[in-house]
Amino acid sequence: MAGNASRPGETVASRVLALLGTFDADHRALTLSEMARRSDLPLPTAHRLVAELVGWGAVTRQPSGEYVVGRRLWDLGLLAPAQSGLRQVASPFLNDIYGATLATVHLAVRDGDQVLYLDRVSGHASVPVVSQIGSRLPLHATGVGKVLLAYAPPDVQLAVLDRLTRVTPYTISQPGRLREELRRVLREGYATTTEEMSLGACSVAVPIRVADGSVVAALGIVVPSFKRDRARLVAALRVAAQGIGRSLAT
Amino acid sequence: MAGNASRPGETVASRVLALLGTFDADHRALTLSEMARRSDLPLPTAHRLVAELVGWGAVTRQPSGEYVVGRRLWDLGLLAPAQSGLRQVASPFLNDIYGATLATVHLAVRDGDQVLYLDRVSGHASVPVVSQIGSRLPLHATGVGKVLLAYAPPDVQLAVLDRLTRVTPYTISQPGRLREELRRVLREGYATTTEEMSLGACSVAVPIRVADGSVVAALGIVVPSFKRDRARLVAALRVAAQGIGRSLAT
DNA sequence: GATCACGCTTTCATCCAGCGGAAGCTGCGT
DNA sequence: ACGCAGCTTCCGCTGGATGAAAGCGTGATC
Repeated sequence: MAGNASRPGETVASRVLALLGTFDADHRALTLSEMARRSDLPLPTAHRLVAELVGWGAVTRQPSGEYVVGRRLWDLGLLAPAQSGLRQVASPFLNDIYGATLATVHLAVRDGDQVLYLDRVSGHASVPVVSQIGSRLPLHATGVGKVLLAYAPPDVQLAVLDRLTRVTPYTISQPGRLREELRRVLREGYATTTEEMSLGACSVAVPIRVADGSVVAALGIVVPSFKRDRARLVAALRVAAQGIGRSLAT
Repeated sequence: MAGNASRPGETVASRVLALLGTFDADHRALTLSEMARRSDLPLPTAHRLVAELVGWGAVTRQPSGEYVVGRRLWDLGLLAPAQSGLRQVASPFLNDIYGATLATVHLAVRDGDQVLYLDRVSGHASVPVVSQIGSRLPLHATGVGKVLLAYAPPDVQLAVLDRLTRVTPYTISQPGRLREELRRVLREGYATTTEEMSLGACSVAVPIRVADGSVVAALGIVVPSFKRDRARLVAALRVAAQGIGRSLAT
């Protein structure tokens, strides 16, 4: 590397990206020193590169002196087609369901061995939930997660079944019971949870399929309890999921 | 710059950013050659840098061979506090309004001399609108835009009044009339449009204020016509805007 | 099936842009 | 006034970045 004392295997590009990678959900605002420490770069180097990022708009400096992710990266992120494309066609359907039920509605995909929430519609009348857009949760403890897990390749299923974390007393933590549950999901075409992720919250979820039948995402709803209208919720979700799948075919 | 024949004023970091900048709303998927051409970089250089971006997850290569913005940038973008923070606290309020009206609800901020839409809630029963999350529209032709313009600094107002583009036959294109309209917005505390952005769509919008009274965003709703309940819409928007403002104070 | 066209990938000699230790600066708490 | 922590600037050294050129793969055209 250029310079008088640098480490091998690091390119300028990788350093720029390392600096961007210092931001995460728990570190939305960082000082220069923190960014340098977290990216393991000398402070002057970090200073120079961050200045370029600021110039471009990738990061912004707040009045306090801390750096945060900038508007330009927000713009760029919206262009990610896997996320935004799906979100865009699904959004009206989610809102339709929300408008009819006033319950929290989720759109999620599988990201490795976790659920990644792409969209959430939730009002003040809805049950409070932990999920946020962009957040990840375990596959086995949520409605959308169970759906995505049921249709996931066997190696992913095995990896997940191997270590089932317990979130609430009702979380399924025995591999046998979860395996059985997944078979039920495949047979019935929908998944349910009962306070397995957070107490007081139950959920129903269905798969979203594209033309060739493959499952690309899941659509779920969170309610205080199933009352007696679980069938109605499943039906509403199925109609929406079909609509989304058809819109994606284009 | 290192190398045997390069241009001044270009750093490696700026080239990486230039490559990311080749993506925009009209170019979500690009081939390597297109990225090189649009960023004005030699093809081998683009190739090397894009490979690093792919390795990090900033861009993804599709089966077709085209490059698209990757999931990691989508994640990063969600961390932008100015956008996501506001969105997060406002989202339940938007959904409340949507649930009550089933009309399109908008959350927007001013970005230079344009409206930047941060969030939109819209179902199939809503009036079709052109705005999308992340899209920008002229300030003078939309409800939220008029609000943001009315509370914008004088130099921005002058710049906008200078060149008023006409979008529909009903778009206000005379500086005098717009100036009068803005005075009315400040006096009444809300803005309206009547088919000024798209035919068949009317809108109402109110400012969102934080504790010190400054306007940080606008909240708007799009309806087929005002019918006779404009006052009710304004009242609902005001309640939500106050709620959002109070939540932001923390 | 040979040729052409186009776009992607790899190579490699050159050399200057990036490097980071050191020093200076700024603001703040004591 | 002093110390401290974090930010910013300086500057001589050097090895990583550069891009022309050549190689490759694929699909269209003759």
